[in-house]
Amino acid sequence: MTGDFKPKSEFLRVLIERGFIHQCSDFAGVDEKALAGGLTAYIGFDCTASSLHVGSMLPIMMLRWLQKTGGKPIALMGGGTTRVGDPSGKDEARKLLTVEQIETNKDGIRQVFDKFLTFGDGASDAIMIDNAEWLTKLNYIDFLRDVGRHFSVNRMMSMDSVKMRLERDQELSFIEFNYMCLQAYDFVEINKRFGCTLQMGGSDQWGNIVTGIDLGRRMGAPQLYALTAPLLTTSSGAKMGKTASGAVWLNADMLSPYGYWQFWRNCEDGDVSRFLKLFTELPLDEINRLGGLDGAELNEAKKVLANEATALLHGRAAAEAAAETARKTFEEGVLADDLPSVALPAAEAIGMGVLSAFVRAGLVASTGEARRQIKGGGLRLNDEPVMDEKSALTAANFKDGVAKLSLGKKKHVLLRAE
RNA sequence: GGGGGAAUGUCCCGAGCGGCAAAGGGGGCGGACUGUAAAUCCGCUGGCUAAGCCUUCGUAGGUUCGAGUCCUACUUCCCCCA
Repeated sequence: MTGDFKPKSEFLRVLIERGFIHQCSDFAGVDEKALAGGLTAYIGFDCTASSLHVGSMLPIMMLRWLQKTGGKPIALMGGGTTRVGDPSGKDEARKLLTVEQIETNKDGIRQVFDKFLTFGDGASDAIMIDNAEWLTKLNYIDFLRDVGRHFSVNRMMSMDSVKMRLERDQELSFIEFNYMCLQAYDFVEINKRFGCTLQMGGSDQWGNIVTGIDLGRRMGAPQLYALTAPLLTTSSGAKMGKTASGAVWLNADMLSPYGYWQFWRNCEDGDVSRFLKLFTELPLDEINRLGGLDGAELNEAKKVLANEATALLHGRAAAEAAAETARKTFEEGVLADDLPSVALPAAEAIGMGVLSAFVRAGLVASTGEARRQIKGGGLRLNDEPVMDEKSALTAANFKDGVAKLSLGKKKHVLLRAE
């Protein structure tokens, strides 16, 4: 997509080299801005959950690179748009989030940004803003007069996202239709307030961003630019960010650093060097060396990936601890102390049926599932396969008050009797 | 306004002459093989105090020994005519 464009700015050079770019409305234009210094760019984030997940890492890294190369990143929280509720889920009309929930979510998300960006009042300090600030103050009539008249329904109908829905006879509510207008307006408003001229986002945002550029032109804003990142899939085509145990959250209270480390460690072979470029800051020649490893040696590259990615999010110490836990658990088969653990009173723990023990550990959802897993040989107690579903935990199972319960080869939980 | 369809296992898609815990797929989980990878093969994929019991097919009633299946009303969605 970048063609043979030769960027002069460090910002674009890094993004292109590392594979962050899917499409850009005007490479030369963005390059010039970045070179002149003081390039300000923003990316919009949903605040429907109290944490972002790995899917958001790509845009976050783009903002980080922007800051590192001298630009000013803006993280836009969709507090205003979230308030309308996204009706794209087709069955039950999704519950609207309350203002307080949105605020709580913003706080959770803010914690992640603090780790990747430097916030403050300086020229290249990052800022976080919420579109509720201007969207909620909009007056419908004024909005129609000043902004709405610039939108052509004909054009909106021809946009891929809309066309697809119509072709498939899928619901497309008026609200959703209006999202485009609000998002486009955001761009213009942010330009007015912060002199921001570039919006970045996932490739699915292309249409919205370009609509914003168009609106800016009609409303007399300076030239605006769009830059999108590729949609991330694993090399076998699956969507990224979902794994075994659900979404890969960025906040530590929703997914431990160890779990996060494991996510990267378990990536597919074909993804390693791509991920190293996108999610770590290792120099490219180092990445090329790692990516060139063959077969089993590639596991070393995966460890580097896991270490670096985890260090960026949770800090170097947490990353090393996770690596150490993994090493003990997988390479030595020794019991590592900081595997995820569940504590319960000794009186209750000893004599507890294996089935409920695994349920308590959170490894299986029900005793029924535990039974099935036992039949399939998937449950282990202190590394010994559980054969009898009627057996119970004994004092002997707790070495130093700790019993290790495992589901499959990768998921381990320590049961602590206290 | 009139006429005709549709809603199924709490991840999704989808079959289902009145005997149904309900076909098949995708996804997910587990096992084997490996390298904590991919591919491949195999098993599982409502709950429980488990040879039994309980809860599930849009909602509420009804017919029946027995209803996902038939009847009535309602809700939501789609299509055709006006």
